[in-house]
Amino acid sequence: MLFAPCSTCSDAVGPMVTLMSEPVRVRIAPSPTGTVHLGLCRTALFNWATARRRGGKFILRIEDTDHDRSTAESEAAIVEGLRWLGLDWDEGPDVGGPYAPYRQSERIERHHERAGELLAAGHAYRCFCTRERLDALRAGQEERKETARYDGQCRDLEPDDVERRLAAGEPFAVRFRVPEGATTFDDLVRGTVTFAHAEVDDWVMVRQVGGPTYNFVVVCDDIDMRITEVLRGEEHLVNTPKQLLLYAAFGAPAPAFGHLPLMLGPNRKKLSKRHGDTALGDYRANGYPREAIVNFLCLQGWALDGATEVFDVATFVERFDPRDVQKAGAVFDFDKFKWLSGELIRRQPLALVAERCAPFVVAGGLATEGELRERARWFEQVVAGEQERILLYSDLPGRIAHFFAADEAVPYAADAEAGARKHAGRIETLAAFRAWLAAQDPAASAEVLGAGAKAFVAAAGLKLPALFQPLRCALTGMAGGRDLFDVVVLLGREHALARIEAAERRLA
RNA sequence: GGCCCGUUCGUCUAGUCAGGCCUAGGACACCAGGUUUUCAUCCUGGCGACAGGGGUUCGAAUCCCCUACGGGUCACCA
Repeated sequence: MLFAPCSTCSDAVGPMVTLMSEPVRVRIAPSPTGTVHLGLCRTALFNWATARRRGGKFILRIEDTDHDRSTAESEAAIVEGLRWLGLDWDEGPDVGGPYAPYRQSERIERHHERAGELLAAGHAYRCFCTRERLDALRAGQEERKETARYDGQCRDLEPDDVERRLAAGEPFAVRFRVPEGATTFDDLVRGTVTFAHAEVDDWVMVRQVGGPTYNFVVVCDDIDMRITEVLRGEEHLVNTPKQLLLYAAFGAPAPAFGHLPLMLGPNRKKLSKRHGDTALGDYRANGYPREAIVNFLCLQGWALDGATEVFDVATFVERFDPRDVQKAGAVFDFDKFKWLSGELIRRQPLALVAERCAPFVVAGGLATEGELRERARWFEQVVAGEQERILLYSDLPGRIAHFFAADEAVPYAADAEAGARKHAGRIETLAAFRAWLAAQDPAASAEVLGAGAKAFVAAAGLKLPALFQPLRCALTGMAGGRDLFDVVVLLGREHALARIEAAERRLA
C-alpha cells in the first residue's frame, strides 16, 4: 500500500518505508550467570548480522530472572565481551531504548500483569499442588517408565474452591492451559516442524515463589519489544511450541524462529569446558585476534561460498541468511581455529599486529609498555619478522625473547646448539666472521650484509650452514627464524659482535 | 524411554529447496616434493566422504519410505 505524499514533509520517507518489508527486530537474550560462552557469541553474531543486513534493530536483553545465579559482573562481561568482538546493539540495558527496561528483573510487574490477563482469559490456571506432591508424582511416573508430566490436578478446579484457597493464603503457581491439537511452524533453518500438544506439559508460568519463568517472560518481552525474528540455539527447539501457544493466547503475531545447530565438542556433545576453552575470554587471553574469532564463528554452521574461508565481517553481514545455515551440529575444530588466527594476523597491518602483541610482550616480562613505546619503530621491525610465523599474538614473546636477553646469556635451545656444534670448525668460522662483520659499514643494510656474508662463506670455502647454524645459535639461540641479518641490524652491530664472541666460548 | 532434530572426506563444509553441469568441489589436519641459510610463509601433489536398505525415475548425494547411529529436550533453570 502507498501513502499519499505528505504536503509538509513530502520526501520519500513515507512511501520508502512502506515499500520495504517491515523492519526486522532481533535480539540476543543471555542470562548473566557465568563466562561469555562462544555459543552466545555466535548467536549474537548471527542475530546482529541479520539486523545489520536488513536495516533492522539488534537488541540486547539480559535474562536475569534467576536471581540466585545472575550477577552484575557477568552482565558487565557480556556487554564488554560482545563489544570487544565488534558487535553493537541499538537497544539494551546500557544504551536504553524505546522499550526499556532491558533487564528482565526490572520487568517483573509487567510479567505479572500479563500472567493476570491469561488467568482472566482462562488460558492459564492456578495450581496449588505442593512440591512434595509433584515430586511424588514424577517419581511414580519415572518408576512406571512413563513420561514425567503434570497430571492436571488443578486444571479444572471449581471457582469457589480457588477463591477459598486463595483466601486461606494457600501458595500457588500459575500454569499454562495447553489446548488439544498440535503446533506446526516453519523454522528458518529446519523447515516445517510439528509438535503434538499432548507432548507439551501444562508448564509453570509463574512459580509459587520466585516469580515468572523463562518460557513465559521471554515471550512477554519479545512481544513488548516487537521482536520479529528469533535465532537461537537448537536446545530451544522444544520450547517453541510452548512459546507459540503463548503468542496465540495473547493474540500477538509470532516472530519467525530459526534454530541454529549446536556447537559441539570433540565428543560430539554440546561444547563444554571439559573439552577445551569455551569462554570468549579464554581466546582473548590466549591471543586470538577478534577478527579470527568472528570469522571462525561465522564458519560454525554457515559457509560463504564453500570455498572462501577467510572473509571479513562486512562480507558476512552482506551475505548471511539464516536459511543457509547448516542443520547438523558442528564439531569445534581447534586446529582450524588456530590456523585461521594465523591467517588473519598475516593479513593485518604491521602496526596493528605490533599494537595487539605489545600487551603479551609486557606480560611476558620482556619490556615495559613505556619501553616499547619509546622504541616503537624498532619494535615494529621486530614484529615484522614474526608476523608470518605466529599463529597467536601470544606466540610473539617466546619468539623474540632473545632480543631482550643479555649478550653473554642468550638462552640456547637444545636443537639450535646441537645444530651449531655439528660443525667442527665453528669457533674459527665465528671468529673469522666476527672480524669480517666488525669491518663492515655499521649502517649496512641486512641485504648488503647478507650478500657479503655469502661471499665470505664462499671465499672461506665453506658450505652455508657451516656459518649460518652457529651464527643463528649465537645471535638468537634458536634453530629457525627470520633472516639473520635482520637480526644483526635490529640488535645493533655491537650487540651482534658481543653475542658472537660469547658463542665462541659457549660453543667450544 | 517419550518427543523433536539431524546424518557428504578424521574435522569444518559446497552441492540437497528447483534430480542430470558431481568419475562429489574447497578448507583444516596428515603425508610427499619444491622454494628458503634455517623456521614459518608460499607453491605442487597425495590420502580421504554422499550412514545402510528399499522405492520413484531414462537418470538420485539431491525426491519418498524404513532401519541404524548421533544429538537435543523432557524442572516451580535459562
